[in-house]
Amino acid sequence: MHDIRAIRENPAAFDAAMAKLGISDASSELLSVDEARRAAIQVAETMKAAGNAAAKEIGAAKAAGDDEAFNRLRAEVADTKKATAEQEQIAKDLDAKLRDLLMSLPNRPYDDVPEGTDENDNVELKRHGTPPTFDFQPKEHFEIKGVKGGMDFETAAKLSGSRFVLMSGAVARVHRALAQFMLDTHTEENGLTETIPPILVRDEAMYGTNQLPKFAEDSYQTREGMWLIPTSEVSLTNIVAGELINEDYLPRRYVAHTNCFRSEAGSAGRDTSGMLRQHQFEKVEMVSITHPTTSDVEHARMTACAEGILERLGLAYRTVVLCTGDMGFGARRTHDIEVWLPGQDTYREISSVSTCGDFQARRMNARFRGEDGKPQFVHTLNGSGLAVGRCLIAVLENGQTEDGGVNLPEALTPWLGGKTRITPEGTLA
RNA sequence: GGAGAGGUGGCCGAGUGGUCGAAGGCGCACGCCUGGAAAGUGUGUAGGCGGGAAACCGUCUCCAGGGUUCGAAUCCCUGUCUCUCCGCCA
Repeated sequence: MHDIRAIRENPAAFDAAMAKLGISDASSELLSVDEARRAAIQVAETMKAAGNAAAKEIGAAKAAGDDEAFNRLRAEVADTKKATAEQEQIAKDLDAKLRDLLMSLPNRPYDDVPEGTDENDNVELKRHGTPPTFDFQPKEHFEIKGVKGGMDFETAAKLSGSRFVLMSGAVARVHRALAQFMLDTHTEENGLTETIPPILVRDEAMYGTNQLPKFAEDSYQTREGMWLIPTSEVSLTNIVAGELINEDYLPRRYVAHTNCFRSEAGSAGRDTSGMLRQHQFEKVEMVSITHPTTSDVEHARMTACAEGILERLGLAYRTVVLCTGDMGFGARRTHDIEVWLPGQDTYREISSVSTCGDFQARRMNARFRGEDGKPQFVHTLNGSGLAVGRCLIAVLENGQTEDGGVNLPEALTPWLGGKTRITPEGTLA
C-alpha cells in the first residue's frame, strides 16, 4: 500500500513511477478523494469538538444543580448530534474509499529497475556455471527411464486431477533430500531461523502480502473461509503483522519448507507435461524483515543465499532482474534465478527474490521503533530458496546419463545415506 | 461438538458510569550516583488521523461493529479472537 502523504507531496514522481507500470495519471483520483476526505474530516471534527465542549458544560451544569441550563444544553446537543454522526460517516466512507484505492495499486519499482513490457526485457545480472553437454539427446525429467516409475501423473490424476504428481521411491527420496539440504544450508550457514508455519491462513494474512483483494482466484479457499497458502511468504511475512517491535529485533530472517497451493487459474495450457507447474508443490522459502536502510543489502544477500544452493548442486543458472512489466504486484525489485534445464534446452525460473520496501508493512501495519523513538514501517523481503520440485527437475535433467540413470550431485550425498545415483531401474545406488 | 472465562499501552497488569489516554510494574530514553559498571535513584515515555513552518491544537482509539446515556474502558446486543474444562481425535 502506498503512502498517501508521499503522493500528496510529490504526485509527479508517483505518476512517473506508476507510468512505468503502464498506469497513467494514477494520482489524480487518489488526490481528489484525499482532498474530499480531509475536508470532511475537518468539518466532522469541528462539529465533534463543539459537541464535546457542550457535553462538558452539561456536566458542569448538572454538578452545579442548574436544571435550566442543563435542560437547555441537552436540547442543543440533541439537535446537532445527528448531523455530526452523518458528517462522521461521510468522512469514514471517504477514508475507506481512499484505502481501497491505495490497496489495489501495485507497488512502485525502484529507479534501478529496467523498464520493459515482458520477460524479454528482463536484464541479466549474472550467469554461473556452464550448461552440461551430452553426447546423446537429453530428455525431459519425466521421460528419463530411471525416473518414470517414481513420478506418476496418471495415479495422481485419478486422485486429484491434472497438475498433480505422485512421487515414490528414489524420486521421492531425492525430493526430500533436496528440501532437507536446502533447509540445513539456510539454517546452519546462512543464519536463517527455521520455521514451521501454518499453511492455512485467514483473510488478513492474505491481504498483508497482497494476494487479496486482487488475486483471490489464484488461491484455494476452504469451506470455512481460510486460505491455503500459495507460498509461505504469506505465513512468514505476517509473523510481524500488527506488531510494533524493538529495533534491535531487526533483521529477522526466517526459512520454512512448506507445501504451496496454487490454482494456476491463468496458465491453462502452459507447462502441462511434467511436474514443472503443479497445483501443489513444495518450496523452501526465505523471508527477511529489515530496517529500511538495510533492505537493499538484504536483497542481495537473499539472492546469494538462493544462488548458493544451485552452486553447491553444481547447476548452471542465470540471474535476471525483472523489468517493470514482468514484476509482481508487491515488489519494488525482483531477482529471478533461472536454472538450466537440458531437457528444455533453456533456463527456467527456480527462484524469485523480491524486496517490497514498506509496501506490505503498511498493509500489515508492521512497525519498529526508530532512532528518534517514532514508529516506522519495516521493510519485507521474500525469496524462494528454492522451489523443491523444480530443483528436483533440474537435478534429474542435468544428471541424466545415456542409459536412463541419473548421477546425483555430490552435495546431496549426506542427505541420501551415501547414495549417489538413480539407476535406470529407478533405484538408489 | 458441549460448558465456561476473557481480550486494556512496546510488554505485564489495575481500573465496573464523569474528574481516565487510563494506576502500578517491566522495558526504553535522559540525568544523578560510580574510577567504570551493576545496584540504587530522579524525570520522561501510546498510537492513528486532521490542522500548523513549528510550538502546539483538535479528533479518534481500552478486540471490532452497533446500542443505552448529557457523558462509556466500565452497561446492553452482535461479531470476532484467545484461553480453560469435558468429549472426539493425529
